[in-house]
Amino acid sequence: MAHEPLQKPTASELEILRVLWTRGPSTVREVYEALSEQKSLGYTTVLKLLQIMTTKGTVRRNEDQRAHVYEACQPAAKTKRQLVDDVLQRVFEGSASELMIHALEGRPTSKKELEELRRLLDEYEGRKP
Amino acid sequence: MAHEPLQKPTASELEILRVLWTRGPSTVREVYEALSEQKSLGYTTVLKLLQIMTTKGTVRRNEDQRAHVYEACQPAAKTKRQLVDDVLQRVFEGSASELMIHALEGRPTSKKELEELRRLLDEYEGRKP
DNA sequence: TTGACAATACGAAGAGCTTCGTAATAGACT
DNA sequence: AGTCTATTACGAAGCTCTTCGTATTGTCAA
Repeated sequence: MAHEPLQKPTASELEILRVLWTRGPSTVREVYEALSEQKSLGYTTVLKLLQIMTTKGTVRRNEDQRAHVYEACQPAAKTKRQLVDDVLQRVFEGSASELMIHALEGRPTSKKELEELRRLLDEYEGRKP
Repeated sequence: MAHEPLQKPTASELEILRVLWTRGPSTVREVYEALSEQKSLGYTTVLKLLQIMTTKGTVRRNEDQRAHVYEACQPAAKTKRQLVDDVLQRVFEGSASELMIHALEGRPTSKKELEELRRLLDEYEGRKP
C-alpha cells in the first residue's frame, strides 16, 4: 500500500482531487456533496473511487474517526505539472510555445490574462539570466 | 459513417494522428513503420485502429489503391487546440496563465523558448488592442 | 441490548480502449 | 489457372475505468 502515484490521475480521479485541493482533507460525504453540485452520481461511487485512489497512493486517509478523512498525497502543483507535462510531450513534443499558441488560439483571452502571462515571463527571465 | 469527431482522440489515436500530420496521407504500412521506430506493436493493431478511427470520423481513406490511403479529417491545429482546451478546463479552470505556470515550472526552459513566448504575446497584444 | 442510521467493504456489470490472431480477399507472378 | 504474398476484415480477449447494488460494520440512543 501507499505507493507513489506513477501514473496520472484519470478524469474522475482528477475531479475528486480538485475537491480535495480546494476543500482540504474531507470525508466521503463532503466530497460527494461537492461533486453533486456539478454532476449526478452515487455516494458509493465516490467512496469506491476514493478507496481505489488510496490503494494507488493518490490519496491517504485518516481512520481515527468513523468517517474517514481523505487528503491528496501530492500537492496540487505537482499533479498539475504532471498533467500538463503529459500533454506537452504527447501533443507538442515538449515545446511550451507550441502549447501556448494553441492555448490562446480560438479563445477570447482577456487583456488581464495577457498581462499576467507577460509578468510570468518576466519572472522566469529574471530567474535564469 | 463519416461523423464529426465529437470526442478527443485517445492516446493511441493521437500517436497515429501525429504520424499522419507529419507524413501526410499514408498507408497502413507506412504508419506502422513510422510507429515501429518508437514502440513495438503489430501491423494489424495499426490497421484496426485506423479502421476504428474511420468509423469515428477521425480519419478518412482513399480506397482507389489496393493499400488504402488514410488521412486526418481535421487539421492538426484544430485537434491540438481541442486537446489543450480539454486540459485547460479540466485542470486549470480555463486560466491560460495557470496553465503556463505549470508548463514552465519544473522544466528547463531555454532562453530561445522564452523569447518565442514573448513574441507570441506581442502578437496577441497587437491583434486585440 | 436492540433498533435505526450512517459509513465502509466488496463484488460485479457495462463500457471503452488496445492488442492480436485468424480468415477472407485482391493482385502479381509463373 | 494456380500459387504466393500483401492487404483488409473481423472477432475476441484482456485491461482499465466508472458506476452502483448489496452486505457488513460501527455508533448512538432509547
